[in-house]
Amino acid sequence: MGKRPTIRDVAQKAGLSLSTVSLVINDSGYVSPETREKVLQAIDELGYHPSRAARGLASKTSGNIGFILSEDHFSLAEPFYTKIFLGTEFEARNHNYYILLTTVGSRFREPDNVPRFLLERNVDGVIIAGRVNEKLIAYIDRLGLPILLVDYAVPKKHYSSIQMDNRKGAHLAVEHLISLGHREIGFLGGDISHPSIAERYQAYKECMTDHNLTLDSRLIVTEESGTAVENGSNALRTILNRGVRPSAVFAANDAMAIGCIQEAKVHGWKIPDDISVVGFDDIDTSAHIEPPLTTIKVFKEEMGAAAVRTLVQAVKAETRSVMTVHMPVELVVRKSTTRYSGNAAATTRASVG
Amino acid sequence: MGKRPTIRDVAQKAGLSLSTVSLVINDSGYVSPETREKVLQAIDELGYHPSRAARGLASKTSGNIGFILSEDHFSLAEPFYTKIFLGTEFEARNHNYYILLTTVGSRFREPDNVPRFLLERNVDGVIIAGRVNEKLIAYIDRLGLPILLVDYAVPKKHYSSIQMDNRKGAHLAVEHLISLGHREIGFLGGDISHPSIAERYQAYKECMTDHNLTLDSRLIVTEESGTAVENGSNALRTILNRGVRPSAVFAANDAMAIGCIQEAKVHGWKIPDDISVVGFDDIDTSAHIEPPLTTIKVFKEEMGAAAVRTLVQAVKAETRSVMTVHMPVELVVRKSTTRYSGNAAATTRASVG
DNA sequence: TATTATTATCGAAACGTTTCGACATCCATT
DNA sequence: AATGGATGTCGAAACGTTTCGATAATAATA
Repeated sequence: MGKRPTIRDVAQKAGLSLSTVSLVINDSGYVSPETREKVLQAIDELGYHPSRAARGLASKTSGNIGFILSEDHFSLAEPFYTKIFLGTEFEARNHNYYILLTTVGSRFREPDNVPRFLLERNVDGVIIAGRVNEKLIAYIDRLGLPILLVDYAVPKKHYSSIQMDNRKGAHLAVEHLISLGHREIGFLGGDISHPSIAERYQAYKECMTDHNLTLDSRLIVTEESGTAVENGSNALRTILNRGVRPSAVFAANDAMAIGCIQEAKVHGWKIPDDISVVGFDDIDTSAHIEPPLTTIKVFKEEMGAAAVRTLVQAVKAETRSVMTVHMPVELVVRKSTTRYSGNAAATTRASVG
Repeated sequence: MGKRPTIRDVAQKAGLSLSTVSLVINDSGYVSPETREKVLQAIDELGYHPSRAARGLASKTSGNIGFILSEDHFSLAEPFYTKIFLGTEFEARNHNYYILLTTVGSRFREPDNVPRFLLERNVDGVIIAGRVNEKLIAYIDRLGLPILLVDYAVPKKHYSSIQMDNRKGAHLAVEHLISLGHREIGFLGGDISHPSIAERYQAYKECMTDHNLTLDSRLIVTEESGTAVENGSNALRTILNRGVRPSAVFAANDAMAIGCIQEAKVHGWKIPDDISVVGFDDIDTSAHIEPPLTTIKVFKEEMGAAAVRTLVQAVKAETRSVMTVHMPVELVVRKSTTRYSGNAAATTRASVG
């Protein structure tokens, strides 16, 4: 445990000044090839590595990226944002950054609800996943830190963001059902105030009318308070209580789709024969439930990785430009959807009323 | 964006020296109640918060905990260690630490394979999950950093660790099968060189002989190279190729149990009627596969949380004592196991040969 | 009463970098 | 021959804390 070498030791060994060594380390400024070589050699021989703390103090830079998630999104069970987070962890490695995670409540008051890494100036930029209090975002903005939103957008303000293609995804989902012959297609929305859910809802409506299908409001549920499994169950029950019965439903996310399937099973229905269900997100369990869920695949880890790449770019750049990245989505057809068969639906429908 | 206040501003405002303010902030040393109050007030009025970097430089402390994971364990698909990691992230918040994640390969050579946070003195302690190269562990030890192992143990060396109760779990699993009347119980081991898997294997053998059941080596597979889904499929195939057929198997983890079930389905078997399967870990998907898997539940997030608690204790303590925490496990009975029925097994057995 | 502990505060020296301005050299331009 | 822009190196001043030893006052002990 002999003391570790400092930049001073390197300078001495190379017969140069501190500043020159620093220039080599950060390769900034002018350094002749021979000098650089001498420094590199000294560094190598001493096994020198700069101290993060000293560096941070002098350069006002931390080498960290903050990741902010709302508490409700970060139940450990929530697989969606967790995947995004893990995606950032991976990509951060490639850029020599570390990720500092924090969760925040829906309320925001200074300074109690300010993430510690902001107060301590311990991050060079911030990734925000999902919806968080706008005042917090504004606060970070005022700090002059680059901000990157993932799966969220602040109305009337422009921040860089990674978005998934919600419209495309919803179109793929609904058109898949239509191509299977379905016409009475329900929509299970959950918390429609979230921008992503709202986009999916819009696209669903567009897609229906584009195909000359009537929008039956009785088949649409947007008043659920959340987008969890139980909201999916509730939503299907709501529709049935209205005395109608879709032959297929598009759920705003997989969790709700799963809830919907559970509820359908309670009624003794066979899936997909009695009702086709398509979700959105493609979370892990979706592939393993019975029947495996047809859904829109979202590249969650990729979104996290893209977030880091984009943010790092912003951190390093002198100019603060706004960029939006749209991640593609894919339709994954599994076993929860099938061709519309008027008969089956009709018979079962009879047994419902 | 006026400059943020420093400790100097606080001292000035309170009419005290820097050092006194520092004493208050860290509440160390002697400070009179009135002085403390004055400082606190000044801090509040200025909205002061100490800078992590400056603090780190002066105190040789980072406020971070390193989390090291072997690369093979950290495919994003690997749900087990991922959960442990997320558990640490949560608990770290409660102790005002941040987690710095890194993955390492199986080889270790200085300095190329030394995690960056170690070189940069950017962590106050290290959590190591699963098996990593022993030389790396020794290296960290030499650095004088507290180490905490999760689900791993270095032979002949003592490090603090969080262990799950592998023996108990295996006993619960095997006794469950025995209580259902099974006698020809196979074991799918995978990579037996991992301490946890080895323990489960030992306990399986003990449990069998304790109940006067013969250990049939043809029903035991320990030569698979890994513990992934495909290893489970392979293992069952291996057993069948030996011309025998267990009525139940205990797989060393859920991934292999799932592979085993998949393979059984390929043979047209019904589960649990034609073969009972019990796993270990209780990963998320286990509850959702068909049939839902009977398994040993491991409290993964809790292990991560315990790891942080224990490590933080070690970081703060002056003495370096070794502690081992054993996390309990639970048997979760779902649908992949059922009572032994000699008939069913016999008939199907006939159709195999 | 003299001596020693305890309590309270302070000044100054680290901690290990980056960065800015100064200076010197060299080469190309006028 | 004088001027000026690149190029290369350096010294010194930050950056914002903690911590150590010194000093002083007060309380406890002999």
